[in-house]
This record gives sequence, C-alpha cells and structure tokens, in this order.
Amino acid sequence: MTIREKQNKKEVTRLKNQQLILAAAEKLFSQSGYDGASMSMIASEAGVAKANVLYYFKNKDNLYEEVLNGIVETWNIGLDNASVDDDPAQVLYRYIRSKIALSIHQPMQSRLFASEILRGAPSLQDYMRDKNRPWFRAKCQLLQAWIDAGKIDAVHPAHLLFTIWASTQYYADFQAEVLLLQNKLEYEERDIDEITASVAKIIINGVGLAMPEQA
Amino acid sequence: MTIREKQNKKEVTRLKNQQLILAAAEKLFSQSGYDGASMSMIASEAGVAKANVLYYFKNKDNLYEEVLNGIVETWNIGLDNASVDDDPAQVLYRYIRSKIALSIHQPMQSRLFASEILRGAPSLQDYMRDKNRPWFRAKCQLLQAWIDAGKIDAVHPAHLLFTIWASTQYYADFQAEVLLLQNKLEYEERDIDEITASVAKIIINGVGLAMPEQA
DNA sequence: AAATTGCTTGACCTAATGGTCAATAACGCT
DNA sequence: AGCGTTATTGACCATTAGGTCAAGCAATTT
Repeated sequence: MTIREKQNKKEVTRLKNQQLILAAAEKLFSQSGYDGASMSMIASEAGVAKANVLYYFKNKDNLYEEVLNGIVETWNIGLDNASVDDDPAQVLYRYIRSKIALSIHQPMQSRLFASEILRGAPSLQDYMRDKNRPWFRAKCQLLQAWIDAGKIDAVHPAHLLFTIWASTQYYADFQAEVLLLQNKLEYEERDIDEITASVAKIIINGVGLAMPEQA
Repeated sequence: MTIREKQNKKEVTRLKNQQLILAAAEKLFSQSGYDGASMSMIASEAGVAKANVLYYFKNKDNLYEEVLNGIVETWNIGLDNASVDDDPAQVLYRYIRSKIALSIHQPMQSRLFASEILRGAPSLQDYMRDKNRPWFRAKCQLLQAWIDAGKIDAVHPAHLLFTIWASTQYYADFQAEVLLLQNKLEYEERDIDEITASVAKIIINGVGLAMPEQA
C-alpha cells in the first residue's frame, strides 16, 4: 500500500464521518431551522457524541454553513445548456419539470434554503452576490433574447424566473399545507406529472407558447 | 361613567398592552422564527419586563399561537365575493394584485405564516383543517365551474391556486433573495405595478385569458 | 514493543432559555 | 383617604444551549 493510498484511506473514513454528520445536520436543520436544531440532536441523529460533532466542525455556524454550501452547489442546476436558438417551450418545460421533481424527491434541501432566506440569508449573501446573481443575470439575458426574437411574450425576465421558482419550490417548502388542503398523507410519484401538467401549462401558455408535444 | 364604560376602559388598556406585546412578538417571530425569538427579546422590543409578557400570555406557545391566530384571520381575504358569473380575468387580476400588494406592504405576516408551515404547521393544522380547507375547496369549485363553463382553460384548480399563492407570496417570503438578485435595497411602491404586470399576465394568459383592460 | 497519530467520548463550564414568585406600584372605587 | 384589584417588575429557578478539555481508544509507523 503506497503512502498515497494510506492517506486516502484515512481521508475516506474522515470524510465518511463528516458526511454522516452533515446528513444528520441537513435533516434536522431543514426540519427545525438553525435555532430549532440543537447540536446534541444532530449528534444523536448521527449516532455520535456531541463532542465528536465539534471535532469535525468547529462550531454550529460552521456546520450550518457547510450544510448550506453542500446544498447550494447542487441547487441551481438546469437551464444551463440553453441558448437563444433553443425552443423556449422545451427548455421551460424541462426546467419546470425537473424543479418540481426535485421538490417532491428532495424537499429538505429546498426547505433549508427557504428557511435561510426567510431569516434574511445571513449565511448566503456572499454566495448569492458572487455566484447566484451572475447566473441569474445570464438567464435573464437569455429570456430577454427570446423576447427580442419574438419567441416569447414580453414579460419581465426576472419575474418570470421568480414565478417559476416560486411555483415549483412551493411543493417542497409548503408541503405541509399542500398535503393538508388536499387531504393527502404524502406525495406520490404520479403527483409530479399532475403538478407539472398544471404548473408548466400555466407558465408556458403564460408567455404565449404552446405546451411541447412530449408532455 | 357607567359600569360598562369603566369595564371597557380597563379592557381597553389591557388590550392595548396585549396588542403592544403581540406586535413585538409578530415582528420578532417573523424575523427569527419560533425558536430564534426569545421571550426577553420580545419583552424588550415591546418595552416591558419579560415577566409582564408572561402575565398577559401564559407561555411562549400561547403567545405564538395568539400571534398566528391574529394573522391567519386576515390572511385569506380576497376571492370571496366571486361567483361563476363574474369575469375570471377581472377576479384573478384583482386577487393577484392584492396578494402582491400585501406581500410588499406586510411581508412579516407572510413570513411568519411561511416559517410555521416550513416547520410542518404544528400550530396551524386544526385551523387549516377546519377553516382553510373548506375555503380552499369552495374556491376550487369556483374555478372548476369556470372550466366547465368554458371560461378558462382546464387546469387543476388546486394547482392554479397554489401557483397564485406561490408566485405572490414569494415576494414577501423570499424578499432577501429577490432584492439581492436585483441589487435593490428595498421595494418601492411602483414595484407592485411591475410585479403585478408580469405575474398576473403569466397566470391570466396561462389559463387562456387576456389581461383585463384596466390593468 | 513502543511511540506517534488521529478519533471518540463523558464530564464539565458558562450563558441563556422559558418560566415562577413574591414584592411593589398604579389604578379605580367607596 | 383608604381599600382592593390589576399591572409591573427584579430576583430567582431548573433546564438546556453551545462549547471546552483532558483522558481513553484505535490504528500506523518505526
């Protein structure tokens, strides 16, 4: 076994424990928010002593930010390979559908994100300024290009994006309300289709397009 | 001064103090959530001793629920006088606009509501079952009636409502994100028009209608 | 076998939490 | 003026919070 391999092995176990704690933290932070989740709860969820959590993460803020970073990086996917020449209806449909699927399959991440922004996004401001805002502006330009090319109706691109985010993430963030009002216990796989059918139709028709055939 | 008047005067001062504390609690709960806001913070915000807060409200849960009740009752206004014979475009436009105006003018209420639902709505389940769900179903029936009458396109009424709530409340709940991405410091009065123009257009066109002329 | 290293933990610390209580202050009533 | 009720508060309590620490444990290195 080479030195490199031994170091890797160590690092692997270290990362495994970190990952274990991060998963527990993600769950509890998303359930109860930053203040609602305590370090001991997280430790017991991860199956380790509280002091061990603080061995891997130097304090609660640090752990929280690590969790947040892990989420944020896989958060704004989609819409990335789109160009002006693509069919807006196709692009929008796929984006909406994938965001809804994410809301149903991984609601915790959306909820943690939401609770952070509700608090005023203290731990996310820098990231949003440096990463999210450029991304956001690029997408606004894409939408504006579609408008200029007469491919979609003239709506403020920013508000179109907000409407898409809002109406898709709603099913994760407000899951409790959505289920309760519809008298359902939990989402089913087929809900993705049903929700997508309605939400995508509204938004795609809303910008003057017809739903793509594949849908 | 009659006995009635004296009793009223007492009751008025009592209510005034209660109201003072409730306002402080609403502010802090909406800023920091249930766990993030402490009784001493609320007391100092209200300008009274902590023990005095607990004189008017027997414990933190009680105070929290009182705040919540106060909000919830003024929350689902609008859409109430609408009937099948009304013009859907008009009704939807007014509803969307009023919800957006509420999000801009009174974001705290929306945020507190959101943070409660994020937590799984523990203090709101009963209310939603008894009051909100019947209201919700009545509105779904109205929308369905419009669909049956061929007045709007066929979309699942529930998801149309969710989309409206989502895209309007987004500007309150995710205010921090909306402002940061657009590099704004705070909302202005004219934002209401701008947001309404885009959101209402998307949704109203989205169900196959044209924007009402007044807009 | 011994020593160095990193991992794990129970015990412990201080500060802050929600909540109680008895003493005091303010008030209207007779 | 004096009484009784309501309002207000500082002092206090038990519990829990985040965080530290030193001692033990496991594994690798030499």
